[in-house]
Amino acid sequence: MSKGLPKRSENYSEWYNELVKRADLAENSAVRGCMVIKPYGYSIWEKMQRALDDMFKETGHTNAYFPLFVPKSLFEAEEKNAEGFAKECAVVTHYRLKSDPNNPGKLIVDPEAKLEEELIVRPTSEAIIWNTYKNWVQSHRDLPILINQWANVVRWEMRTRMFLRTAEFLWQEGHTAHATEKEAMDETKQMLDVYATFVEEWMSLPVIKGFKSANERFAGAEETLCIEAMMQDGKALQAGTSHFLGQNFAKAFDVKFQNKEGKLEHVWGTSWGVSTRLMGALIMAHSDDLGLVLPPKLAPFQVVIIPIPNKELEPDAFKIALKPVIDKLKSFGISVKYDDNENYKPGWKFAEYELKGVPIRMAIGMRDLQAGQIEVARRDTLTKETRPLEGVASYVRDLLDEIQSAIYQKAFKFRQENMFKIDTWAEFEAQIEKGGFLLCHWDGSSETEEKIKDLTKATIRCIPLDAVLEEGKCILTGNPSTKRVVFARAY
RNA sequence: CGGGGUGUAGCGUAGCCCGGUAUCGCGUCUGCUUUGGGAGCAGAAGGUCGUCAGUUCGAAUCUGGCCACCCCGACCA
Repeated sequence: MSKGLPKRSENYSEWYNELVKRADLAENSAVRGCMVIKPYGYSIWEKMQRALDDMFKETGHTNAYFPLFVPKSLFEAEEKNAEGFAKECAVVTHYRLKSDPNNPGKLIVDPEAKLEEELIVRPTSEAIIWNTYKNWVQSHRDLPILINQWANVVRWEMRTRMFLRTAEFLWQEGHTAHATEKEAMDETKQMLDVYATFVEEWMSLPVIKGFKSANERFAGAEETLCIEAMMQDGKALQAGTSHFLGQNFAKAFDVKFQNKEGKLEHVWGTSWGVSTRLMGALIMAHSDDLGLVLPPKLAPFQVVIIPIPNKELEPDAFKIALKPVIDKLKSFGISVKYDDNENYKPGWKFAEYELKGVPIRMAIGMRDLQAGQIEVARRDTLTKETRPLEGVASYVRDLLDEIQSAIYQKAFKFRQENMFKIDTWAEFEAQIEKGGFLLCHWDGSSETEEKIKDLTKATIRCIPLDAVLEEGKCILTGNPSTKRVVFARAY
């Protein structure tokens, strides 16, 4: 392992790419745009999954699984949805290979094994799911349907980046069906809140909740709600979306129910998802030039203990002295790695665990051992202090909580310092180059948004739910506006 | 998909212009000494030079196709 990462200040995207690889989160694979998520990275994803899944269950959802493939005729049923995703679909056309008669040992696609109907590898599952719901819903008593699925999807992106945009990615997609518009809208908002809570409390990352503008809305949705987070380079990252689908999919797939009055109605739908992109957010939001900084709640292990060997000591001296501490930590539910591998020197381990973002490192040498103490170092602040072994476990437990909130506070402060109320176009153009979220008035038209995007690469990240009503003039056109929206360059 | 760049041992690289037995560092293996911030010494292993084709007596080097990755655009519900 060579020393040192690229500096964030010098090349942010190179820093990100290197960090993903060096911290053992993921690597590129033999397949274009598809990554291998390595064990250390996957452990973080599993912790995210666990927390989210618990939250979905608490809000009444259950998991199910639908097919990877969507017959083309189903895929095209909801026109806007189909059109929105058409350009990035992988399509299965054949079901068999055979030996190449002209090239021994090689295979060719058997031209006689052409599918009657092409299968689309799901870029999202609304089509196959709503087609299924059609058979599940007859009466208002069959509603609501509250289902989530953990799955992989494929979107054939032109340009990919590990975690942020890969051709295949892992996600969850919730798909719900309701009897009333209000119930569906409440569900849409509820799941946005679940996402916001998760990202803020588990990932220690503050988000802005809001509506997407029409330009940025999910294809096939009536309304898209989202949470937007700020990365350390001042760019925005969409961390999750929750869509109010209206009756669009119910109409496209003919999903009707008989209401209490005996009348037939189309059901109301929602869908919502977060993906492995959250990993990208986690990495970019907190990490520094030494490596990852992980919030304790998502770290694969929260504490690493490094004994510093000394020939004058009994080989098991550290293990014996530390056993009560480790047992105590484990009894608090804290995950601990005791690293007494003698192939690496302490300095190497310090650097390695900093790279991997382990929240707390404890180191103990002969001097400490004799004094009955241990060094406790925080990854987030890089500060160290020496604590008595007695009571150190509960100190560490509290410190983990403190780190969890300190990381949040740091990210929150950064975001506050990089959000600007902008009222003139000149200021807008100047500030967008420096990054950050620009709170501006906007006249509400797609044309204006498009023009601003062409001029500055900035898009409307969201129209905040808590936007204050105030008189103002559109940043570009000067037309009247009633509230500020968030403009930023985005991942 | 357009413009630019890169591809040589597990990783990072020199060599390429000007064709002739492949360089260095990290890592790995063995041994000894070490261990409080990426250890030292000694020895060793490890290569279809991205891939396919062409030119040539001879190709990492020249030519062309393809593939992958990186940067800048376009694209990204």
